Parts: sequence; structure tokens; C-alpha cells
Amino acid sequence: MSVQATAIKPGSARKSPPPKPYHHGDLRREILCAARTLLEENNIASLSLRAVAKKVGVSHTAPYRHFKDKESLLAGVAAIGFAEIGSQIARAVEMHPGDPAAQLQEAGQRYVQLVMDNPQCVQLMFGGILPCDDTYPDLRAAGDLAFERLKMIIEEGQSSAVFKQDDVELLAMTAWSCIHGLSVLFIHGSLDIAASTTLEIHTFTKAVTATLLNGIGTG
Amino acid sequence: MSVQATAIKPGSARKSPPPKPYHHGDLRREILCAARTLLEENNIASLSLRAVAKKVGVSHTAPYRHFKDKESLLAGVAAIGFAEIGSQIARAVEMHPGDPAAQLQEAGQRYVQLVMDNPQCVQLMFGGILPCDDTYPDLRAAGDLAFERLKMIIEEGQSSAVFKQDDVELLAMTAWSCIHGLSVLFIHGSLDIAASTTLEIHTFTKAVTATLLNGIGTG
DNA sequence: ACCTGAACACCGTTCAAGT
DNA sequence: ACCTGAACACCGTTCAAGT
Repeated sequence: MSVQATAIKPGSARKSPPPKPYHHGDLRREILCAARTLLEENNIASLSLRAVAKKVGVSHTAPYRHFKDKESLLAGVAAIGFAEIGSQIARAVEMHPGDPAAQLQEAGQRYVQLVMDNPQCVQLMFGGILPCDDTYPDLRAAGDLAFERLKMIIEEGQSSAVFKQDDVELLAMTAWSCIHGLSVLFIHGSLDIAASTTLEIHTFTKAVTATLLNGIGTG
Repeated sequence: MSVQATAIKPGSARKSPPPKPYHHGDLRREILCAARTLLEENNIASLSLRAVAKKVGVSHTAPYRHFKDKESLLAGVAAIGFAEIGSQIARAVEMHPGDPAAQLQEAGQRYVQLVMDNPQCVQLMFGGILPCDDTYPDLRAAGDLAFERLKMIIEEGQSSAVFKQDDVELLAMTAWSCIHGLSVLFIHGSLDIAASTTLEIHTFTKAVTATLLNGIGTG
């Protein structure tokens, strides 16, 4: 039943069976994955490095071979989160070529869904636990990329005169604020909406996005 | 040099010098205050109950007389935060009587300022560490009150036909999302704005609020 | 009633040691 | 190179005991 079926590539059997360093193929990825899971299962305050190590089946000091410290591991998880936001925006763009208003609408829906699915990760990404500066370049880069994708939607909208000719950063920031704020208030349960269905959340998001589009639109 | 100057109130010296229960007048408030300070000095992950107790000058188990556990103490701090949001909104209303658009603008500015001044507390309030349900009634009540104040602005705007006749909760939620999201992105340092002056932040906030007002305004 | 000190199980991190 | 186990200082929480 082992996955280690060790299919021997003919002709390559000369030197060594694949390195298999001690226990794991790539412990780094496994640690990140386990951390992500444990993070969402509880909350950020109660995520422990030792628990992550145990889940992976490795001694509690092993993660230190791959991450400088706990914060560095958290930064890795957060970077994955930003990468996913970037991917979702890219997908939204693909779905509605030539229609920036629809792209923004779609991206908003996907953003909210992502936050609802990974609330604790979002908390980690935006919560002020991780430093904002360039301590973790990968984290910074992933965040910047997501924001660039959003700005491209805005720029396309300005080119086709659907969005007003304002500062791009300003409009992008406005859009992100609106959707991000909405998502955060959702997971916080500020309204009784927390208990409501996904459908209602989508309806709500659509309404908010409409208002946003109304605000940044031309005329 | 002791503060314990013990000025004896003439005529009241009969029974007892003021109760002075062991050490502190009201340890509960002192603990909340110390927790708030320590929270902002570091971050939420590294706030420890023992450090709070030490700062107050009391044994590390003393807080358990006033709070069921650490989470309960955090809930107390968060409730103070929500109360302050409510106060700021109320002040914004007072400043611009009869002008709901200006009230919303003013409340937005004050909200952003409050978040900038207490980023870690905001993280605590909205971060998903505290449960959303009715575990902490005071916390819930403080949050609800702040939201009610915001809704009153919206309703006044609808009465005087400056805001469109949409669902009140929807418009209020849209406004809060927009401002809250902006604040969070500010403290996250998503843009290079993090390093910029308070003035620029105010300008930015004004622009976003204008877009918001444009979105929720009448025709 | 209010506070203390010892005790317990847990945590992050370091380091010498093993393969 | 990669992983382990012992060790350290810290943490949240409980509990018998003190005033």
C-alpha cells in the first residue's frame, strides 16, 4: 500500500535509489502544508511549531532546518495565501476578456470566497503579526503581484473609459479596501450574516461591488 | 517619593482608611489597561498574561480573580476598542449636525486614525481569535452599538434624500467595509503609503470616502 | 474576597550529538 | 546535509494555602 512503489527507471538504477534524505521527499513543503491545515483548524494564537512537527511525523526541531524560526514559517504560509489571491484575480480576468467591470465583479466574488475558506490565513496575512517591511522578500513579492494584477484591471477599465481617469493606485486601493473590508466583516460575523448561506453572501458581495463600480465608474 | 501620601480626609478617619483591598483600587481596570499597552508595544502573538501581571505588579495568578482566562481578558480589551469606535462615530455626528455626508466623511477619518493608533487592538477585534458568538456579551454589545451609530447616519441620509433608498444594513455594511478595509491595508503596509505622512493618509481617506459617497449617493 | 507560590503540561529555541 | 534528544527559559492554568 506504500506510495514508495519505487518504480525503477531502467538504466538509472546504477548509483542510488532516489536520494530519500532520511524521511521525507521535501519536508519544507510538508511543513508548510501541515501548518496551513492546523492554522485553519484552530486559530493563529494556538498554532504551535511543535504541533506542526508532530503532524508531519518529525522531531520538533526538524523544522529549523528549513525555517529560521516560527515567524519565518508563518511568512511562508502567508506568501502562499497571497499567491492564491493573485491566481484568483488572474482567473477572473481570463473569464471575462475585454470586460473590466465584470472582471472586478468576478475577482471580488473570488476574493470573498477565498477569505471565507481561509479566515485564519487571512488573519495571518493582514494581522500585523508579520513585519510589513522587506524581511520576507517572497511574502512581499507575492503581495505585490496580487496588487499589480488588480491594477491591470483598473487600467484596462480606464483605457476603455468604463472607469474614471483617477490615479490608478487610488482606484485599485479603493476597490481592494471595499472587498477586503467586506470579507473581514463577514468572517468576523459583525452581522448575523455570519450564519447565513453562501448564496446570501454572494448576493451581498454583488451589491457592494455594484456600489463600488458605481463609485469608480464614469459619469 | 511614594504616591501613598495618604492624605487623611478630616472627619472621615473614624472607620477605615479606604478599603484598599490588598494592593489595588481596581485591579480589573489596571489589568485591562496594562494589557492594552503591552498589546500595542509588541503584537498579539507575544502578549502574555504573566507579563501583564508583572507590569501591574501582581502575582501571575491574580488576574484569574477578574478574568476567567486569557481569552476573556482579550475580549475585555477588544470591547474597549469597539466602545471607542462608537464614541468616535458619535463625535463625528455631533460635529456635523444635519449633514450626513459630512458625518460619514468625518467618521471615516476618525476610524482610520483610531486604527492607525491601535493596530494590534484592531487585529484582536477583527482577527478571529475571539469567538463571534455571544460568548462575551459586552464585546458583542459594544460592537453592535458602533454599528447602530453608523446605521443612524445612513438613515438620516436617506431621510434627507442624500443617500439612495437601499437596504440600510447593506449601505452601512458597504460604508464600513470600505473604511475598515482601507484602514487594514494601511496598517498592513500594502502600499508604500505605510511610510508616508498622516497628511497623505488623510488625503487618501478623503478620496476613498468621496468614491464611497458617490457610490451610495442619489443619482 | 482577594492574592500567593508551587506544580503541571506545554511552548520556542539552542546545541551537542548522531547518521 | 539532515535529523534527534536533552536542556533552558518561558507560557497558561489549577490548586492548596495564606490574609
